Amino acid sequence: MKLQAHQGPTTLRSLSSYLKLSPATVSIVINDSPAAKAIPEGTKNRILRAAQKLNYRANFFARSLSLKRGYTIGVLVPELSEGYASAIMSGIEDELLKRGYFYFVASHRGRPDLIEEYPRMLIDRAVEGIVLVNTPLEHPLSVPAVSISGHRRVKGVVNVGVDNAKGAFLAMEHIVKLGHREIAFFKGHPGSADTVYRWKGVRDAASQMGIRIRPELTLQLQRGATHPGPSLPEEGYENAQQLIATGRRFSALVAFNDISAIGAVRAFLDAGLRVPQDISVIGFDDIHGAAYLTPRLSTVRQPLRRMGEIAAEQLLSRIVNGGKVGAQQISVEPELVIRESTCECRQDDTVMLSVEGDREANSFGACPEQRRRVEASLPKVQCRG
Amino acid sequence: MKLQAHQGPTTLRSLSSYLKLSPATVSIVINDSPAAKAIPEGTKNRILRAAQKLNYRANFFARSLSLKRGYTIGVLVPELSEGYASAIMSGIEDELLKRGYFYFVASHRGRPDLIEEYPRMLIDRAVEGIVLVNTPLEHPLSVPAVSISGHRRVKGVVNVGVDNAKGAFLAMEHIVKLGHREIAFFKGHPGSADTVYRWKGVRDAASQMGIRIRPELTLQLQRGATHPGPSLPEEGYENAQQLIATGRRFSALVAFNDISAIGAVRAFLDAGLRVPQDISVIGFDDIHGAAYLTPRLSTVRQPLRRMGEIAAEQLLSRIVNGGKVGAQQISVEPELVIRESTCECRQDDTVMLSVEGDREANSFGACPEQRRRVEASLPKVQCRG
DNA sequence: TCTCATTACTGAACCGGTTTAGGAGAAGAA
DNA sequence: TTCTTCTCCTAAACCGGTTCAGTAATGAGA
Repeated sequence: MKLQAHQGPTTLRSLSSYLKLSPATVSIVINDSPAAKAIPEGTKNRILRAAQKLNYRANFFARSLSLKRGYTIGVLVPELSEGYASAIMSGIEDELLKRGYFYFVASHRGRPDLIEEYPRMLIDRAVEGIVLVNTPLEHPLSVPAVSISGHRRVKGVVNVGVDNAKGAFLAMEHIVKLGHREIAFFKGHPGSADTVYRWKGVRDAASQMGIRIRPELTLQLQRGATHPGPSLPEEGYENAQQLIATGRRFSALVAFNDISAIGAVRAFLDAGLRVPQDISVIGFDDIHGAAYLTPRLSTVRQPLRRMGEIAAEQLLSRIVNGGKVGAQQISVEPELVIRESTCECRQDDTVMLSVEGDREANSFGACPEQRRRVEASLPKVQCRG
Repeated sequence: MKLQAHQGPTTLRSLSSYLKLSPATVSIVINDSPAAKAIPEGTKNRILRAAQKLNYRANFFARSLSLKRGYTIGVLVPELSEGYASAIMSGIEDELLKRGYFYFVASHRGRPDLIEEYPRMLIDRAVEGIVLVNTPLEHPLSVPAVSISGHRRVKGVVNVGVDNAKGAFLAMEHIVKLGHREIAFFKGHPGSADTVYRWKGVRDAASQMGIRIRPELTLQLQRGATHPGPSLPEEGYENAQQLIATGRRFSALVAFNDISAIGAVRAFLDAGLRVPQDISVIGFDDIHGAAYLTPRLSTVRQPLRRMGEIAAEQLLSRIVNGGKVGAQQISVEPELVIRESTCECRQDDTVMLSVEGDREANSFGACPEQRRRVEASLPKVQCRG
């Protein structure tokens, strides 16, 4: 009688009644479950063809309810519109989709209430795990979690981060090899793990290379107390102005990140100083756009995409292994990217910053000849356009 | 006997047996469904307290299966790691989370097979609607869809996009008001709707303002055939070199987008030309980072975040209204953003491009005095730092 | 005392899959 | 012929909610 009611999408039941088979059989064949060994090829094909013909698609909720799995994870980021989180997400996505997972994104914008609430909402949505990007975690979660550039070490949570010590070393080594001795520094925002480890790396490298770190030339970025929030170049701009105001000589700036480096470059230019001829500036991160600046920014690249991939891999393996943790911390290698904002220091050139420079001679090293000259003077370090 | 077995999370059944009530009653109270009017306050409180105490959380899949709704939508973007899509997503997210929705993201990287496959996968995941960002749609979908900067108009799909004609007009008006007459143009990639409408806007504005568009000074960005793919500044760089190679005079460039504008600025600088003093350059989009360049890029801002919000609003309203379409096209207002890459043209200054400029005099308008001078010379147009 | 309405709740179907234990029928063995 | 063994398939429980029709108990009204 009701063999084919008017119903909408094909269900397992409608498909099986069309085939004059039980739902069990059809389900078994369609999922190619172990029991399918007992079904002859002919029947299998008949089922598969009918499924195709009636465009049968298993209801996701019913399936997930039964399997108690939704193949979904949550990604919590501070801010989506910046390049940082989206580069990481891009890596996460690659790894996830490859394995049949999807992901929810939520951005908390540094708001503590949302940092508290979103993980709960995600878990209510039955995510099987959570990736925390640059986000502090207060309580342990009831699902596996992996953090990227985690602000604190939480028991049972794997942290994926760049090897900050190594990155800081690379930056310092580059600057020092170029002959710089009087170096200014931007430390990161207080309360972030990156700040601590990166700064330690700078100090270690400095002492190893015989460089003195002057407190007057060391400024801290101040945005936000426990959490960075969106970093802005303005911070770097103001800090650089402060640096200039000290009247102290320096020929290079090692900035905590690219954003502050960009602001600093701008401040130097506005003050009539040339970058890199008067002051070399090196950033950290290699954000999208660092290569388009004038001068193109020398920096230490964080392999953000790769970090996302690793985080996703880790999370998935913890999901299938029932949450067992391997390493607690996974470091990825930073990469020195030499562009145009750094060049060799002629020691005697180290500018006295209180002097108003000759503005007419302001030039950015953008002209090919100048660049060639700079490059030729650097025997070891490769200068890429 | 089995009042409280060892089970894991609290289910509706375990909660109701603990309360010695039926699951129906508990469900009614917890969801505050209409039938809850008939339940006395005392019982309600007892239920709510017990739910709290036992930390009851409704199983998402069971609930969705029953309601036939998952409060989830899908977002399809070409590329996540760029700033474009993530700015839009940020707006989408705002609107969605506010209304209790979450979203899946998938990026197809311009691959036709993925453009075909991902919508299906999303629909299999029971999304209630799809937002297509800058993505061509071949077949109509079985769920409501909204496109942003849609490449073609698909029946039943609302398209949200910037008013390209207006944006082009703003750019042209700005350039022409500054006195420029010999203007070069970058047209967008072929096959994109933005290209067509934006170019039409430029032509209309030009004819309205009595500006002649010279074919020799009009170049098309070439990446990808039917789809842009990730745009790169290299395209703009090469096009600008070509422009220079023509030997034709021009004092301004109106670029299709910021990325190509950035490349062009770089090419001009590398060729010993000053921006904006020798050539004014205006972009389109106002991508993240356009404000950090030297010179900071003048451009026409697309309110990407707002576009995301609107798309989400539209989609949700179509979901609740059962897919009825209101307007077929929604345009948002572009905004002229004047920074430093454009300045007034002194007609007689229009450079002869084949001449190798005086490189020592290369200067970028970065010095405050120069900027002041430029600003002072512009009576109508406000120059922002 | 009987009817009727109201109050406070419940039984059971339903959403649409998965899975396990088992059964009908045919073939082979005794 | 009867028992056993396969082969092929199914009944029914289950996942964990939502919801509708209905019912027992109480009180009011006639």
